[in-house]
Amino acid sequence: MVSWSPEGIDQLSARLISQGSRFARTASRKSGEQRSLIALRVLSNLLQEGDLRIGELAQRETITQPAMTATVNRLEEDGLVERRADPADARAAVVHVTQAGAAELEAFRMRAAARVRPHLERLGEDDLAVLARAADLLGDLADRLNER
Amino acid sequence: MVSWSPEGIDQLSARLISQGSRFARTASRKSGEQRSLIALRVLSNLLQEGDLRIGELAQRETITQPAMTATVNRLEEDGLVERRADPADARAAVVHVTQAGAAELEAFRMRAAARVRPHLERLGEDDLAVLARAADLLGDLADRLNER
DNA sequence: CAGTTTATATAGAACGTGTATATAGTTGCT
DNA sequence: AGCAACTATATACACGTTCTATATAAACTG
Repeated sequence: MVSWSPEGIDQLSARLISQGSRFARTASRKSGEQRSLIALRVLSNLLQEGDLRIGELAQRETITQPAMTATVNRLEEDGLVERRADPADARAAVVHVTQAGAAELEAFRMRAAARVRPHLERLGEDDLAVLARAADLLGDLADRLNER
Repeated sequence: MVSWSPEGIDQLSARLISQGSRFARTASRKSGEQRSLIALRVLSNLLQEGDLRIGELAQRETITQPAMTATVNRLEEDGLVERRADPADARAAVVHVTQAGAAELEAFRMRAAARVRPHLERLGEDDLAVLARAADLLGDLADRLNER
């Protein structure tokens, strides 16, 4: 194993961004997905964490608050989420996933999995482990990049 | 090491898409990037492979030909690429990166690296190796998804 | 050489996203 | 209590992104 030079680390950054985005876009498109990846991530966040505010969602996904308002509007028009009054703060509304929203996310996951599965199945256990660990690491890295 | 159930593999697909897209978007935005990741990938493809046709670029990046025409138009307006006649086929034009285009890609890579480096530096060699291997695997997976 | 196919461009529509600003509600200080 | 500053969300506007459908021009085919 080569030890990591600063240049190696910097190349790795660019490759992760480039390949990560291409893979995500390709897998989503080829699964016939209509909705944006942000919209799907919003549903996923809400299911995992419970109701969240617009601002909180925007911050997590690194888009501006107006962009998140628009995303939530579209999801609400399609009945996938609801706005609910926040009892603690009348300025705020919390976003709540509906059953239809949960179903739509699940449907996406199944379509995506069906499309990607054949290719993952060809990989060895070691490569699958690499990808599983990488998914966690990428999530952590995104969190840290978001912090400041 | 757990052996991989079908469900585990399917979950992995969804996680890779979700985390991959979030990481790429976050890293790009937080680096103050203006240009789309697709535009950057176009520059990268051209530098790596030499001049390519619009249609070829569209196929590689899994967007439609009109969308790629628009992307190339914007890059051309900014002087980052040029259209050149394809001597072998007068219908087609090949896209060629200019020096300014190469410089812009390099600048993006430096900005992104500077932003991500501190977080990568905290990782151990094993995790860096995981990420490096994962970048390759994601690239291969995207290629394979693209094939059919 | 006429008909079909291919490569790119254009038109039109909807979504995604940013900046700037408006509106309404909350908090802190006196 | 009252006012100033702050905060959460919404709205307005502009531009980029991406799709489908179609037009245009060139190449291939029999």
